[in-house]
Amino acid sequence: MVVKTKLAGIISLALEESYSTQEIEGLLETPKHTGLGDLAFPCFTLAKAYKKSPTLIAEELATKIHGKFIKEVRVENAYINVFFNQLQFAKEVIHNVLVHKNQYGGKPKNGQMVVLDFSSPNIAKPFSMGHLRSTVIGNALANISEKQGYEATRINHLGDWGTQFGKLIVAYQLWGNKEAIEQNPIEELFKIYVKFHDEAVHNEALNNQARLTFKALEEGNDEMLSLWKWFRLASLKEFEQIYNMLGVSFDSFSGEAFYNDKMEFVVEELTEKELLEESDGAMVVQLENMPPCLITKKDGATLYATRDLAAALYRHKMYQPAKLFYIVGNEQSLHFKQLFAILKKMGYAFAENCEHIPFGMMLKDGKKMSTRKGKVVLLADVLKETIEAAKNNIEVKNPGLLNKAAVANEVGIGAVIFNDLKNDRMNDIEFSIEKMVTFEGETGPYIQYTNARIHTLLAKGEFTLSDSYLHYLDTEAWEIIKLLESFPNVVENAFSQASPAIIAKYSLSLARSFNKYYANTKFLTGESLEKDRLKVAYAVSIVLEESLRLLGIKAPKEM
RNA sequence: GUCUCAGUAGCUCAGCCGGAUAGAGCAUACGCCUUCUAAGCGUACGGUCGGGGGUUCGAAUCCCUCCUGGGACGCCA
Repeated sequence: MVVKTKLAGIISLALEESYSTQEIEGLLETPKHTGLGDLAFPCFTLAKAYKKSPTLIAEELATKIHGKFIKEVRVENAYINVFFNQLQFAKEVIHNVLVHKNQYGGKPKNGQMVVLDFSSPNIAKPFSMGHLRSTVIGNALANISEKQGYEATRINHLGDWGTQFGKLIVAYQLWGNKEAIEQNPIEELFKIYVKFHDEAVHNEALNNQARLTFKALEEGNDEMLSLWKWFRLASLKEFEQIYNMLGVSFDSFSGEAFYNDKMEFVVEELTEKELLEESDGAMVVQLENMPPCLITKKDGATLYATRDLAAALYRHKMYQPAKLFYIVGNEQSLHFKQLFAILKKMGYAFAENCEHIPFGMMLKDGKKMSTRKGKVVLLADVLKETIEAAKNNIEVKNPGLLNKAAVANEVGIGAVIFNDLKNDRMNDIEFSIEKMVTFEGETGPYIQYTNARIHTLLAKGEFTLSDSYLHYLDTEAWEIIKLLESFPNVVENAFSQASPAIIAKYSLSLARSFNKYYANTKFLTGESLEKDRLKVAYAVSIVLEESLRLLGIKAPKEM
């Protein structure tokens, strides 16, 4: 906040610059209660240097604090509490928001690139609730990066290669039904895949056959390859439906198969740089303060880490990103620590730009949701349910609404996304459909509803933006102004901490703060004040919509 | 065993780069729609900030230690 710097400057000057503006700014804090002012300066730190009681310092210093934007300075114990001139301050903030509209809170393009690796589901496996987290966190971080001036490249690192395809092809040859798969690719493929596992338990020959089949696939056997291509395409088509619903898109779907022919160079390079060591027949890289990382198996086949090394090198060459984010569950923290450490050992400075963005698990009954039969909760099913719940709500609360189906989609899906993003990403989330169909309290629909009501107000008040300056401000709206002012800072924090939750929490405070104001204030009075009140409301809606957009959530104008 | 994440109100969580009476939502109870969408607003109830040490004028926040739970730890990804 600019005002904070200004105040710090004034205090620094009053102290004859024995403390720099920057130092003072670091000490300034926002009081916990509004009654204590808008900014506070605690004098404890000065007490030592000046060998005086902090209270005395506060009293002396307070007399020297003046400024156009300062309405009042009060001393409370060792605190100097500063109250702003609210209208003056609000005028600047509202003007800023109304002029920049959805650009407010953003930064100009910086010419740098952020590459984000997220979502990454496995081909021929259901898109479960477990995949939701990476998808929505990654998408939000991409949006936030763009808001911060970066160009974002969204990569879906598909799980489209590996021994499971040997199993899948064998299963298809044994029990596959072409028509059924074309109708319902993932469900059918997954069904025969599960069947394969069940059978393989007491039939070791199946596993051998799968191994041979995968080998044939790797060697480019036409029949195998065309089956693989078919499975991949059919799955991808189904994933696309989900991504469309979530409003997520990607710049690349280059997954594991894509790096298949790029791994031998990694192994060569590691060998050249003398980083590989033999251990029990496998090749590993020894690392400091962590377990060694396996690069090739006994039989010479490559592994997860090898593939990710190849991917990192490729992405670096291809995109030259300023940052490379991996939005992957926290159970893979060690893997990424090892990955980055190896890159560093290989002499790549860009290892510093790589960052694992971990997140907690989606739990069911306190346990990890397994992909095994029966226990999977399909994202599509959950979305269907929340959309249905939204539809029911509309029928009860706003039966005259025009485009019910579209709005129900936006609300139902928004509820699911918000439910995921509102908590710190490191927390585990207990899956609860009941919670997701609840649209009251700290939920996505709450924010959407607040925004929709503002649009009704603006429409009924026939609001048009003639000039962007405020001439009047209700004292009840003061909290709103301060929140609006902090938005650019909030976005910045969300980016630097890679935390969409910061935006989500912020949007809740802003909506709550507006609802409080709305409940106690009559807007459409026909008085001259009406226009100023609507300006504030409009500004709130701009920032709410932009917050939702960053999170990947739609903002219907009516609901 | 080693590493890592977490432990704050009955439940779900903010706050954690140290500061003034620890904040929300849900649940419970009671209020508020002849007037802008009640998917809202208000009031009440609710806390040894996992335990114990330490650093500091000041600790939910930093350090140490212990307890509890999750996860990872060589041939899956």
